[in-house]
Amino acid sequence: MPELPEVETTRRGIAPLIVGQPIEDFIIYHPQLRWPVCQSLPTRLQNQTVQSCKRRGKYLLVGFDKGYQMIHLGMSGSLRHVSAGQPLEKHDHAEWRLPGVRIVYNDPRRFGAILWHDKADGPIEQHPLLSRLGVEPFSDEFTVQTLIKGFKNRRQAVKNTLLSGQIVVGVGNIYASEALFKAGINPQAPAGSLSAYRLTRLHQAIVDTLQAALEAGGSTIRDYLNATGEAGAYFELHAQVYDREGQPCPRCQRPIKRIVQAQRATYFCSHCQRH
DNA sequence: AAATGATCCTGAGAGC
DNA sequence: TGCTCTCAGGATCATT
Repeated sequence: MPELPEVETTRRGIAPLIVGQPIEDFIIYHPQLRWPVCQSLPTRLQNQTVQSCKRRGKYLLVGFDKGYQMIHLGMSGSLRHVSAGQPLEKHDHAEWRLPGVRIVYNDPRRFGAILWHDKADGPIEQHPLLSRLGVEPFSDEFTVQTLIKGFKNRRQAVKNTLLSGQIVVGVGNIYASEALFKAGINPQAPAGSLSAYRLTRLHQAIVDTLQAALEAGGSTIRDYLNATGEAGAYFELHAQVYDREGQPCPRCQRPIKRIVQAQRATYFCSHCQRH
């Protein structure tokens, strides 16, 4: 499941291959993703030079003169760099061809998306899918104050607030459990109930957790491939609580609990993580 | 307004 | 072995 570190790893993998190069062909094999891939995109992109390859939250933003391709990997999406003549695989839905380079979008569960944002419709930051996102966790904008202000008066469970991406982006289901464990905070605690001290710990835990995953090359559960088609490092092997129901807490040895919050599995230690 | 629930989809794993 | 069933998960949209 691509979370922010996986998306960033993908971005770093493909950016050097595509920036400054013209799109010779953009081919849609199967437009049925979360939203249908716009059928006029191949024509629109042909001979357009890739100006940039950025990321906002979990969206990859491939910049052109006239707009951006917005790519989301959903739950099971990946981009891989394939060589000429290499056959397609199951669930390959689209392909970019640049001089000497083929990038293929694969997504078994098709929760991902490939969209077009035209510059004529305004700055990319104001796109409806991006405009309400929280701050980037690796930017200077993300401080303890971000959490203090963002969580204020929220009665929602802190795990759900983190997952919403409205305060800080990039904390998906796996890393939410991990960061809260690291910070010693019960995932069910109302976001607005946490002291400044505890939010200081949470801020540090989020940065540390995402940074560690990024350095590991992006975590994965089972079906993530990085930009070169290599399997990512298996971060969950290093997970302290995620997917470890019943196993001993690394800190106190009591069994880790699994609960469901907003229809998502949460793993935590009820002894080490307090309200 | 804020919070929760349904929903898209496929593959893996469990259970029979 | 093979069938059926459940579950996982990001993020939007609908509903309470």
